[in-house]
Amino acid sequence: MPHNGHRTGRRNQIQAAAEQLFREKGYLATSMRDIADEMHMKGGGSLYAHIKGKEDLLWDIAQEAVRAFFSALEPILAKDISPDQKLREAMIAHVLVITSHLGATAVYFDEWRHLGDVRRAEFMQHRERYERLFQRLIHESVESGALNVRDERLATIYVLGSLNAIRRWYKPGGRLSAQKLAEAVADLALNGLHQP
Amino acid sequence: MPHNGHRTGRRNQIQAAAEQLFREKGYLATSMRDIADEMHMKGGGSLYAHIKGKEDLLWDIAQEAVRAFFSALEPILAKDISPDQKLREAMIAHVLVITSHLGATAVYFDEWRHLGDVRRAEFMQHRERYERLFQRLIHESVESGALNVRDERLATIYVLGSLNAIRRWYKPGGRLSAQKLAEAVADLALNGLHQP
DNA sequence: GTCTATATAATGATAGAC
DNA sequence: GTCTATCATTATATAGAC
Repeated sequence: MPHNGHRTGRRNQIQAAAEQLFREKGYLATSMRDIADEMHMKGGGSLYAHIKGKEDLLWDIAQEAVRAFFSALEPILAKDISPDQKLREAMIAHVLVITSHLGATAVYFDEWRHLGDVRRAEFMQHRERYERLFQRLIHESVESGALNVRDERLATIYVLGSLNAIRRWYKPGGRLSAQKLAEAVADLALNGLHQP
Repeated sequence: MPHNGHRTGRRNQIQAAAEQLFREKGYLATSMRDIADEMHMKGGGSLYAHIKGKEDLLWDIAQEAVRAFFSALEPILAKDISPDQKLREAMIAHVLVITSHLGATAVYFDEWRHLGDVRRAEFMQHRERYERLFQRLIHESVESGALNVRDERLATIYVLGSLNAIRRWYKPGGRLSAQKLAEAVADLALNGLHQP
């Protein structure tokens, strides 16, 4: 019983192939035949035994990225540590989600605009909710006296933008481990918030 | 005499329309008919009296962005001020190029990958050359003792990535002027480089 | 320079044999 | 589930009238 909500092994392979192609070439530049090629299928038609359409792939990948970001953030928010410690851990976790989900986060950052209107609106709500959680961490860090920023909204946008940039140049297997890189980038962004 | 290197007024209007559409919808999602609509023409065919093809528009816009970035940076490099002063001015100028060329810089950051192989390679060389100029400014700032970073390469990538993020959320006519915003973002990024 | 009509290619998706 | 063949649509680009 295909495309009824169940997720077969084959279906996940297709989604993984789509992720990589969407990241490399972009959603619109990736044809169903491209995805079929990656699956060693001989024509795009075979894919429709597993999915309802191309946009469903985009949607599922976007949702996977949303899940990954929230799954990384929520346990940190629940910890019993100071707000600024939470903020630093959240920033590191955010970068690690990107480095470990390069395909899905490419959709999360760039390709989501090709979703249909309804899904795009729902997706944007998730992104905004995630952003507010970060802004709250910054707000609480300021209240606790650990952080001193003039404009909390600007600080939030700046921090997330700075962290997100890593997806443009990170390549697995580089001289720095993902963990070390995440810490380095998070500290660069965090230091920026400590005004001299 | 159309598309022979000369730039008529009409041709510039087309390029401006294409810039805006490429930014809003992306290069592939923008059809020649979309551009013609924006020009109040009744069919995509009329455009070909002014341009050779769609990719030429992308190329010219990419070159315009390259020119804008170098034109902003070079006079700062030629100034008789300290390296760290140059760096700060260069960062502010970089942000101002983005905020004042949102369409062209959208191509510079996102849509350039749809260029053909030859042009894409040439474009990447320009980008790398620009990045090296920034890295040199950071290197000289470290040498002069004004800056203290552990990893100059990482610092360069981080700073440019942080500045570039502004293009995702900047909207003209907001509560902060572009100049004030550029200074605020540049200082956030610059503070990050001053390790505690 | 713009219009209309059209050539050509590629795309997402479907149908039916196996 | 995968294959082949194919449909309908849309895209870039061209040709020729005005």
